[in-house]
Amino acid sequence: MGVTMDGTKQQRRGNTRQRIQDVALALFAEQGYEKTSLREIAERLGVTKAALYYHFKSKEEIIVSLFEDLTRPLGELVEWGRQQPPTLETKQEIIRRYSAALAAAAPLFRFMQENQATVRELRIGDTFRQRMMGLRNILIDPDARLADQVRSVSALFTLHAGMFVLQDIESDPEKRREAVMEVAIDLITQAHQGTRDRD
Amino acid sequence: MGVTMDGTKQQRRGNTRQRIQDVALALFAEQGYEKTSLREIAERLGVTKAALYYHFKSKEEIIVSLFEDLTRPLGELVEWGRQQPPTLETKQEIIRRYSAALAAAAPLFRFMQENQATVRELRIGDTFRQRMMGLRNILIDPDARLADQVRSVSALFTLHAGMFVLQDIESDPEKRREAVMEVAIDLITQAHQGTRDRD
Amino acid sequence: MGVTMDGTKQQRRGNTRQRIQDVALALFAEQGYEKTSLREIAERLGVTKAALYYHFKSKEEIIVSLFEDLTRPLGELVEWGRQQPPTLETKQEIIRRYSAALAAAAPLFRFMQENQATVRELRIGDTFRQRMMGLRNILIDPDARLADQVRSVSALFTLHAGMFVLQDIESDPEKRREAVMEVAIDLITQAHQGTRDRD
Amino acid sequence: MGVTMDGTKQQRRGNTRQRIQDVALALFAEQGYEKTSLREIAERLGVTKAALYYHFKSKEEIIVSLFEDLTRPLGELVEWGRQQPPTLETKQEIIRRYSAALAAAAPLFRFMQENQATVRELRIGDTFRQRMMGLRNILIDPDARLADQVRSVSALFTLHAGMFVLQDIESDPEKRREAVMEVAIDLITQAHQGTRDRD
DNA sequence: TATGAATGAGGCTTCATTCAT
DNA sequence: GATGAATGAAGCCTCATTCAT
Repeated sequence: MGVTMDGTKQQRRGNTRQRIQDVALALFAEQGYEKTSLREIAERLGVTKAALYYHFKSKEEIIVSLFEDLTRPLGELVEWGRQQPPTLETKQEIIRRYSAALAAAAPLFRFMQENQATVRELRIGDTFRQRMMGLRNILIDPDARLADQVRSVSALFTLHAGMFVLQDIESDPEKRREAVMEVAIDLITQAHQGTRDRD
Repeated sequence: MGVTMDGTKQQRRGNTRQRIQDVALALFAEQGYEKTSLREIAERLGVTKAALYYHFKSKEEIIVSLFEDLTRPLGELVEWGRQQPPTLETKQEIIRRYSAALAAAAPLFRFMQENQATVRELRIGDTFRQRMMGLRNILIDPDARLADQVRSVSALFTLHAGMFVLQDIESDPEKRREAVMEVAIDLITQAHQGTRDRD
Repeated sequence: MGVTMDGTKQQRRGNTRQRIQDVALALFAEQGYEKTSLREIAERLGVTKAALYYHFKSKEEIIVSLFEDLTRPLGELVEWGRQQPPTLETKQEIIRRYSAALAAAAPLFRFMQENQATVRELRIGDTFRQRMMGLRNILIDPDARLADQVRSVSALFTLHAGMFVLQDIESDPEKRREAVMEVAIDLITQAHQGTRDRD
Repeated sequence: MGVTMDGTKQQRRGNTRQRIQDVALALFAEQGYEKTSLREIAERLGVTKAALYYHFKSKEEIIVSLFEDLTRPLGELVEWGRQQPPTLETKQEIIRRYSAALAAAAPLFRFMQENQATVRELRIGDTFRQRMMGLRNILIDPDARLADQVRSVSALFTLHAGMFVLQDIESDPEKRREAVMEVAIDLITQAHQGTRDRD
């Protein structure tokens, strides 16, 4: 990511657009969208602000492009989930895949988590929310007890917590991931079982 | 100017400071801290920007004051928790009280949840994080299995989710609160039991 | 206009708004609207750009305010004209008063004449055009021969020409004004007579 | 890119230069010179900005070239006029020919009329002004009464008015042209007669 | 208790132009 | 005959802040 391949003075081939995205995401995630200025991004890249505008029409377009690129797996996951039978196995698999997607696009998710106020006003907000709700609808049985519905959502939230606030509880990321998965799977299972029990 | 003609609209009895805080919190929660300008706050109040500076030394001080006022219950909760024995009952009571604190200062918590990037850079960030960690340390048994530690944190997160993302799952706030509590209490209980089981 | 009353260091009382308008009009007339930057205006006044924004919401508002202030006499003229009987005397009086209005707001009219492309896109454009058409409708008899209608419009245009392109034909402004008036009055009279003749 | 697939849309036979001029003139006339950007011109043509620079050294050169191409007839008219005797017939013929020139290069004249502020700063300004003054000098008898000199100039202005502001008075362009010509010829004749009368 | 007037820094964006390919 | 990539200058505007009154 953003790593120079030959180590020399940053080859400016066709990769500037990519480099802008990388740097922007890093800064957005670190400081927030509004506090990150285009000047900062440009300076970090050793380019002029105007160069950014050759590649993106506006500041918002930078973040939208990031979002579109990095969020696709989530869309595909929803798509996939919709076509599966609503079994416990499916739900567990969704949790697993979602966790993987989260890990793969960690900086973006961190950004979205920490800048919800911003995201809400950007036109991305809606798309993202829709996808999350798609996911939720697959996990949740609308006839289930309310508490079990909460459990399903909680499973997702637990994964998020695992990415962003549990770093000081256990430093080994692998162990952390395992523990988090255990809880999430447990929650989704209880939610599913609860539903069954009533039958 | 400033003269009360009818006594209706102007209750300014020296409560301007309070009114500033109210309006500011509403706007911060709605649009985020950076996107809310002092001009906006002043306009909403029918005052001049300069007036804000009579009551607060800076923009940051406004939010810090809000934070200090609204977050005190959380501090007291931690204080209280520290003096209790680490029983299951204590933990459950903490969950209950935290939920109440959350409800009482909903806009502020919403703000903090949605503007983490900002909060992190403000000097409040630390205080808040410390309190949250205080809470966590009371709930968590450091010798517990990692998954059980995750469960404890998850309980807190579930309460948050209950405030902010479960509104479309069930519109009756009272039912929602009950269901959320059930899950959170359940999680904390499992976490505690898991710990005991190993003994 | 913009003249300091006491000669000392520009007294900054409540006249800054006025001074901005003066300087802006001068520059707009001299260089055109687009080529005049706010920086230039501010520098000429010994103020910051930001100060301009304390008095006007945008660059466009500066010109709109100028337009509104300076164009009022024209509106009143149209109003007056509408209430007079459509006699030759009325029309001649309109020509005379229009000429006076032109002289009184010469820089603005010069600006509008030389920046029509700009004016068209500003929201002022319409108002101005409407007033000019109001004037024309008073001068023109819709049943008159086309050539006589043209004469009426030509009378107005002659007045404009008198202000802006005849300066090198005769340097004494008073004589110039007289000659221009003679031709304009002559044109409007012919137009009126032509109409009568057909009766 | 640039490959003609069907031969329809692309007649690029080295006529790009011409196409640039056409588009530029259209845009300059519509929006003004300063408000028209090279990006806009390029986009409208389906070319890159850089392509414009292959054909013209600068933005100014585009307009200068337009001016030079389209204004030549005016130069020739002045040339021709200078060699004629200063009779009434000559003057009338000049009015006629000028009207024709105006019609032939309407967009350019419209542009010049509506962007005088810009034109003045471009180096074209002088040339154009000189030509107009040449024309005027042919029409005007320096010994004539001032009012008659004004009449001569007014005749030219009437032609301009005919092109640009009389469109709503009479929609049939042919009738309009006739009426305008009548008035202009009339004015120039009066101017000439006035001069003679004094003899 | 507040306002009116202003500032300095910095934000996003657009422009004409250049140059290697 | 034209493009892709970039630059430097400048534009308009907004913000938090100050201070005399």
